[in-house]
Amino acid sequence: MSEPGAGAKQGGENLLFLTDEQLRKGIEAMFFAYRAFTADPDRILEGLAYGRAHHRAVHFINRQPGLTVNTLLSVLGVTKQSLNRVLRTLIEDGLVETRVGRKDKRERHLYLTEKGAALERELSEAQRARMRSAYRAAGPSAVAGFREVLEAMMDPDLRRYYTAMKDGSA
Amino acid sequence: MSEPGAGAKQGGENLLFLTDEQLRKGIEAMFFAYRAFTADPDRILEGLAYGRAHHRAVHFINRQPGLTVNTLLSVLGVTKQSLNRVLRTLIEDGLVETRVGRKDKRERHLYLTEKGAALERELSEAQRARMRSAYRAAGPSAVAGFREVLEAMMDPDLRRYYTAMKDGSA
DNA sequence: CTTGGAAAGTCAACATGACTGACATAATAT
DNA sequence: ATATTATGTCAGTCATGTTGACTTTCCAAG
Repeated sequence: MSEPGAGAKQGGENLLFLTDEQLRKGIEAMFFAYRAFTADPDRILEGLAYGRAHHRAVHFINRQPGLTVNTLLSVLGVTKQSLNRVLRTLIEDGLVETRVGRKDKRERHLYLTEKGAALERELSEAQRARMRSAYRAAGPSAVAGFREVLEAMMDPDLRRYYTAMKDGSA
Repeated sequence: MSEPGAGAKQGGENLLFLTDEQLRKGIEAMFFAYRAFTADPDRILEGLAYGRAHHRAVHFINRQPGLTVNTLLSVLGVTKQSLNRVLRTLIEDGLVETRVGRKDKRERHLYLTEKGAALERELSEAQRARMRSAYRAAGPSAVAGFREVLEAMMDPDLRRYYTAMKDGSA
């Protein structure tokens, strides 16, 4: 706060973006943006018999068809009991199907059915619409910065997973 | 990574950053980063008799000392019954104090006590440490982009609140 | 000055999505 | 043969959100 002026505090680099005030604004930005980010699919989900947890499961099964329960577990960062409740209803309702592993028959590989894929599309389209409009408003170089900061913020394990799934496009 | 090349699809502007794939990566980045972002204070909170909801209340009371219950309610986006449970324990434990409004005596203005401020500092320092290291790793222009995209993603009401509290710095 | 509405607080009931702990089954690995 | 892994399940608990109903206090407009 309050105009530190052109005073280069450290070695000539301008480190104003690392002030506590800037960091606190970043924290608030994360909070408000994340709320908006989850609000759209939540609105669709209410009324349906599913919640945010189902959305997340469906999202990652769509992203990586055939992933095992264990993998999904660590990506979502919840206990198997918690995931199981969600997965069971998705399977019972015919949104997700499991196939026994060929190499290791203990493993269950998860796939979306057409019905599951349809729900995924509906939910993710709501979310993508907001993301799209934010991206458009901010422009490509802001988007690049956005992605860089978020990536640097992740825990190393999930960052590895995240970057491994990268990028798809071009 | 991924070299979108010189392929100008639309009217000369390169809009590759708006592909569904890019949007989906943004969605995942938000998910993973937010998880990491809340993990540090959550770790501190466990063991203490407080949770994430207490953290949020304390954060915003610290940011805007003297705000009313109604204001906090709309910033947090929860019902008064939900907030009240949290606020009550914070007041009982002497972390937050209320003062009756001078102009309007129906209003209660919220303030952190020294004890409350101490908890706020501890929690927010954990969060700021992660934010600081992400900011440092990504650099100032990435940080600017990060903030722009998040801001564009917020719901208009909260964006107004957020930008009104801005910026302190420079 | 009465009356309507706003700000705050509370009680009760309920839903969701986390958690732990314990246990079962099947299949792989040693 | 035995240990370990992957999955699934039952039961209980907790944190945090929700609705709905109701009270008290106080401001403001008729």
